[in-house]
Amino acid sequence: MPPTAARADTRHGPRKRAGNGAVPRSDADGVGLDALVGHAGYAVRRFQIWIFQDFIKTLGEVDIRPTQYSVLTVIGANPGLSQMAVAKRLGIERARLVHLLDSLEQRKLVKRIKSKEDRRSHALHLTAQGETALEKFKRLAAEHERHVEAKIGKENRAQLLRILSGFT
Amino acid sequence: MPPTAARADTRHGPRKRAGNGAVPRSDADGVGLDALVGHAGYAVRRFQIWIFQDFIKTLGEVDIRPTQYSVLTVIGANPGLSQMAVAKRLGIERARLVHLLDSLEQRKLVKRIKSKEDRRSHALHLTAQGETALEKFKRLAAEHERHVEAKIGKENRAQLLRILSGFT
DNA sequence: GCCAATTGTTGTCGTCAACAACAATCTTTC
DNA sequence: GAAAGATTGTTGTTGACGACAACAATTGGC
Repeated sequence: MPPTAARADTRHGPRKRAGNGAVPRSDADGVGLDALVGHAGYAVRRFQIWIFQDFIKTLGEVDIRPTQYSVLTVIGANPGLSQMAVAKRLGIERARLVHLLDSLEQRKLVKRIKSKEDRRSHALHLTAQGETALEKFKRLAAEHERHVEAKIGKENRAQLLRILSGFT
Repeated sequence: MPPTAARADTRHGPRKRAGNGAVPRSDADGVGLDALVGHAGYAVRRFQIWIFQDFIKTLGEVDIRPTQYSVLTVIGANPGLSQMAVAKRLGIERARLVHLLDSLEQRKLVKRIKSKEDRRSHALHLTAQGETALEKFKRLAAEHERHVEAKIGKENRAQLLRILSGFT
């Protein structure tokens, strides 16, 4: 968020401090965030909203959302996985994956093949159409990643990936 | 990601590569993430899920969720703000803030006071009960923040806040 | 004074996490 | 080998959340 000229805000009452003598942090609108500054979760939430919106917009022409993209890449890199394995790997519930796969299967990008070894489970594969489509998705995702670099800087993006590598 | 011994996974079909000749990255389950590794959005999403779950658990005894906490701290640091100002500052919709405030007002933590200057808007204040409650919430939130430090390291957390400071 | 904009509110829609229940199917155990 | 328990995919519900659209009351520009 670039700094902007201060405008009149809609505050009604007088500015008052909570109790300690610290100077309140304020943004361009004059609204202080107080304890929120210094909370990793708040910064991460705001960043995640921005990054997802850019991803959705950048891959808007092919109508692929972040979760769909993650499912496709995992299946593409590991053909034959069961739904349970994909769900566990991506940290999504198997109940949620059912709907995701329903959608992707309708679009002829993925197919569920009944497993011979375990007749409860399905082996997941990309269709031929899904393979070529995924190549395009990856190009668009790379473009999105360049937007991230442009936003926070190449060095910072690399550091971010390093810091959070334990969560992937 | 440290290399780990591969275990038997639930894959049904044979491992196959997409198209390029790269070696697939794999986790402890032997399930490769392929293109997902190197995507900032994926790492951030996983981290955000972890951090929110820890926040919710750490503040579970007082039943305060991250968004509620952010609303309370902003009002506490800027008494008299209108709903519009709070919503804009936190990046939430004013329609969503209505329900959040309904809940917080029922719990006697916040009060809406009809403004004299602009009779469309409400001046938001913490109740006396809300002030003391927020102090406790802040202590618990600080405890949560120590969990984050323990998870990713003190240095990394500081770098993260620096990198993402533009989004708060 | 009139028209446009703003504020709070209500409502709908879609995404997503968290559960719970269920049938079909494996696996363990006796 | 049969009974008991666990797993897989599926369906459904609940609640938090973002995005939109409409509305009445009120304000401000002109």
